Amino acid sequence: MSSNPISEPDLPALRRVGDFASLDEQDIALLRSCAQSPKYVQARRDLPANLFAARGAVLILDGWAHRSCLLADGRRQITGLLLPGEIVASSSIAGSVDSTVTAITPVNCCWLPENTVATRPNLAQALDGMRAMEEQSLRRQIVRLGRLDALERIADWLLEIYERLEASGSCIGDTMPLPVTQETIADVLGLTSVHVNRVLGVLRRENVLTVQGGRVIFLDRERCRSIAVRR
Amino acid sequence: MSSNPISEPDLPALRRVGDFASLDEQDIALLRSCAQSPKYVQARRDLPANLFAARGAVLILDGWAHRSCLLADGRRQITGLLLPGEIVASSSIAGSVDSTVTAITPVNCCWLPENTVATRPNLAQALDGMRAMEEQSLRRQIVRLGRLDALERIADWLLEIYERLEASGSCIGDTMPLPVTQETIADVLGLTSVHVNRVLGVLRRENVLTVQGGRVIFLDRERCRSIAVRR
DNA sequence: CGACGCGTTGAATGTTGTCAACATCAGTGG
DNA sequence: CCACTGATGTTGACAACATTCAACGCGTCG
Repeated sequence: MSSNPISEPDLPALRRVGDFASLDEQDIALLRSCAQSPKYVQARRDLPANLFAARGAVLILDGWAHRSCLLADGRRQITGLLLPGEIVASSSIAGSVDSTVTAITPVNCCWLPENTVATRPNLAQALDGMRAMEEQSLRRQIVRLGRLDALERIADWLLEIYERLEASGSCIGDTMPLPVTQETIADVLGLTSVHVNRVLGVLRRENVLTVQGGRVIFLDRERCRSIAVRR
Repeated sequence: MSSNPISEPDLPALRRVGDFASLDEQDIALLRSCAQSPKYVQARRDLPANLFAARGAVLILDGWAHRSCLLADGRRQITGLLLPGEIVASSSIAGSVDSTVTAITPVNCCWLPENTVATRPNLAQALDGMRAMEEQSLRRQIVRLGRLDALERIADWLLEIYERLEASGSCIGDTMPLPVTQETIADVLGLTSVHVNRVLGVLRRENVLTVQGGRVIFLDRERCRSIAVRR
C-alpha cells in the first residue's frame, strides 16, 4: 500500500489492483476510465451473462457477489466469493458447470477489455497476479472442505475474508463487513445454516469473535488463527 | 480429435494440447522440440521447484502427479491431479499455500518457456484454455467436497477422471487406468481410506464399476452418472 | 520366513444433518 | 397503530453419515 501510486480518493477496488503490479499513471488513468461508467447490479440479481461474452475481465468496484452451483435436488454450493477489487475472468466462465455470478449486495462493476489491457504490460501482469491469487483461494477452499471440521472451516474462512477485504482497505481495525446470511456462509463452507449458527455461537462464547449486524469483530485473532490450523 | 493435426505416433499428451486450439505445423514442431528432452521424475518424488521458477508452464507428457497440502497435524489434502497432457502453470505455484507437486507414477514432463509460447498465438490460446479447464475442475471439486456425500463424490470424481483421460486417449472402452491407492483417493476426496474402501465395495456390489489392479472398469456408466447428481 | 504396504471388514464413537419449534425483526397493508 | 407475513437467527432432540480403532488377509520384496 505504501508504494502503491493509486491515491486516497480512488476507489478501494482500484487500489487493490495496484497491489499486484507497479502501475504507472497511464495504467491508472485507463483503470479510472473503465470505472467511470460502472455497471450497477441489484442485490440478488445475476451479473448479466453478456458481461462475460467478450475476452477480458470484469472488475468488482464495489459490493459482494458469489459464483454458485445449484444441484438438481436443490443443494447449493458457492464456489467463490467476489469482493471489491477482485476480478471475474471471462475465460473461466465459458462452458463452466456453474456460470452464474450473483450479487449479494448491490454491486458496481466494470469491464476491462482484453485488447486494451494487453497494451499495458503492467496491467496485464496485475491481472495475472489476481488470477493466481484466485487459484490459490480455490485450493485453500478445497483444503478447508476436504480436511477441516466446521469450527476450523469457519475460523479459517473468516480470516481469509479479512485478508482479502483488508487488501482493499475495507476493514476497520479488528472489524470487517460480512453482509451475508448464515445460510450463505453454509453454502460457502459446505455446512447447514443450523450448524453454522451453532459454531458461530461457540466462537462467540469463547470470545474469539462475534458476528452481528452484518459485521465481524475479532476479539482474539491469535486464537482464531490457532483454531484454523493450516501448515 | 478428428480435426486435430497432431498425428498418431505423437505423445497422447501433445494430442490433448491440440484439442484446445487449432495448432499449425510450427506450433506442433515447437511442442515436439520441447518434449524431445523430457524431465523424468520417479514415483513419490516431488517435481523440482526450479522447474517452476521461470514464467511459463510445465506440461505433463506421461504419468500422474498431484498437488497436495499437508497440515500441521498430518492431515493431507490433495488439491489437484495432473494427468498426461495437463499443465502446471508457474504463476499458480509462486507463494502458494501448497507448492509441492509430487509424482504418483513415474512422470515425464517438459518445460514450455513463456517467451517461446508467446510467439505462437494458437499455443498461447491452448494454454489459456487449459488453465480455464483447470479452474473448472477446481470448482467442480469444491462442489463435490461441499455438497456431495461419499458415494456421489467417488462416482462423480471417477467420471471426471475418465473424461480427462479420454482426452489424451488413455482410456480403452469402458476401462481406464487409476494408478493410485485408496489412501490417495481419500486424500483427494476428503474422506478416509477405510470409507473409500467401503464405498467402492458398494459400487462393485451394485455392478456400477470395479476397481482392481490399478484400473477402473465401468459396468454401468449411466447408473454411475445418475449417482453423481450434478446439474 | 518376516516385514511391510495395501485392501477388507466389524464395532463403537463422533460430527454434522434433519426436523421442528420458537424468537426476533423489518416490511406491508389494513 | 396494529396484525400479519416472511426471512433470519436460535435451540433441542434425534438420525445419518463418516471416522476411529482394531483385527486380519493377501501379496511383494528383501
